Amino acid sequence: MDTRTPRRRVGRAEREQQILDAALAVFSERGFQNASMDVVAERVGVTKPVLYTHFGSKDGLLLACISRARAELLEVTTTAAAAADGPEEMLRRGTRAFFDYLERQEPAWTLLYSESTVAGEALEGIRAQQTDFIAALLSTQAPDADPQQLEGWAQVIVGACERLAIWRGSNRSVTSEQATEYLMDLAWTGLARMTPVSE
Amino acid sequence: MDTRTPRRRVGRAEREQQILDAALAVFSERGFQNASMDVVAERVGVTKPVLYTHFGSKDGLLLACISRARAELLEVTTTAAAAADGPEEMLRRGTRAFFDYLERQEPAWTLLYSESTVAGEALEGIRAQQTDFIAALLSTQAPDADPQQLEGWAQVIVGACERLAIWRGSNRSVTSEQATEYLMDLAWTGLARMTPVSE
DNA sequence: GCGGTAACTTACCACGAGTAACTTACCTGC
DNA sequence: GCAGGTAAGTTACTCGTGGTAAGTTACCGC
Repeated sequence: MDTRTPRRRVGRAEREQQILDAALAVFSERGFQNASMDVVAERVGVTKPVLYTHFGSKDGLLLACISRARAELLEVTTTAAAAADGPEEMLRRGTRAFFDYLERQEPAWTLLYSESTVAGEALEGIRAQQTDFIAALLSTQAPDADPQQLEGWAQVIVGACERLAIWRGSNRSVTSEQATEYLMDLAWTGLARMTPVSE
Repeated sequence: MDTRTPRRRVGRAEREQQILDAALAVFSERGFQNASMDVVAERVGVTKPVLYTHFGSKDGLLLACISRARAELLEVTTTAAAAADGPEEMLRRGTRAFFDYLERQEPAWTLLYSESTVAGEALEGIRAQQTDFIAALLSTQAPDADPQQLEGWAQVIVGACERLAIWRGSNRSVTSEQATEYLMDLAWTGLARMTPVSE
């Protein structure tokens, strides 16, 4: 039984798991920047240098937390996609598995995706501007869509544009015209029209 | 001429612009977290407390930088869209204006979008996993698409999923099934099939 | 010239990341 | 069962940086 606090001297692997669990909790509660190493250490029941002997730095600790989640996410989505036949169902099931996984593992994905920084919050404001504008635009194209659907579509477009912009930042050979057409290919035309193997 | 350093006592509005320019440069060069207020102050040619009397905090200074860019971005995209008739052309021109603006104002968008944090870098690794996987999936659907096009499409889907996930985080009434379908609506079916006003 | 005020500086605090040097629990061989 | 080596852990610090209090000085109106 572990009713007694096991006091000192815990094995290396076990301590590492304890630390990762505590770090994930603390980081997702307070945000990475606002979380101090001392708080993580305190929650584990050790002192700060212990964290450093195991993970080297605050960044190293964060990376270790992320690595666990990363492997799981890839596994979950690929298996889901593999269980389907045909690209449409593969895309659908993989996407669905992605959302379901994030829902189950909320602390981890909060850590990853929702920036608790000021820049992140400011970005959310910009995105709200964009989604409002695009949802309004889309309502002229699909007048019978309900508001949530329109907003969902707008989120898709905004997310896609943002990602394409970052991609262009590290891949200068992509012109802004090409990026625009890639967006239009999917959002407007749809993959279903893309000379499929069979339809 | 400004060959002589204008030494002390600059007007309030003028100083604020100087500070914003310097801050934007320093933040985008070194990343927000790695940039110190002293460095920004030094580049302006004043001392740190001056920054605080003008902008209150490091976060406040960042917000002020972002606000300038935000207004411009909205203006540029809405005017571009307004110059077109019909939702398809509006979407295309607005998107194009978005990419072009980011290209012109590189330091600002680098600041905004490319996280220079460790979490950001780790995320890029995860995204690379996802885009590789999705590009492979898409190549079965569109065998005659070139590799860059496939990757562009994959970026669109990954960005869309990420954004939908964050949206769900602040909007719990959206089920994972609905999110999946919003993605499929655009990526697979395409807006063109959405009972348009005319085609 | 002569205040008065806004711009600016010096000199500091607080707090958190990271580290060096020391201490102690546990296991191992005899 | 006891010496002693080693891994686990602690204390007590440094250093960098965000933020501030209190003092100083240039400029403007009179």
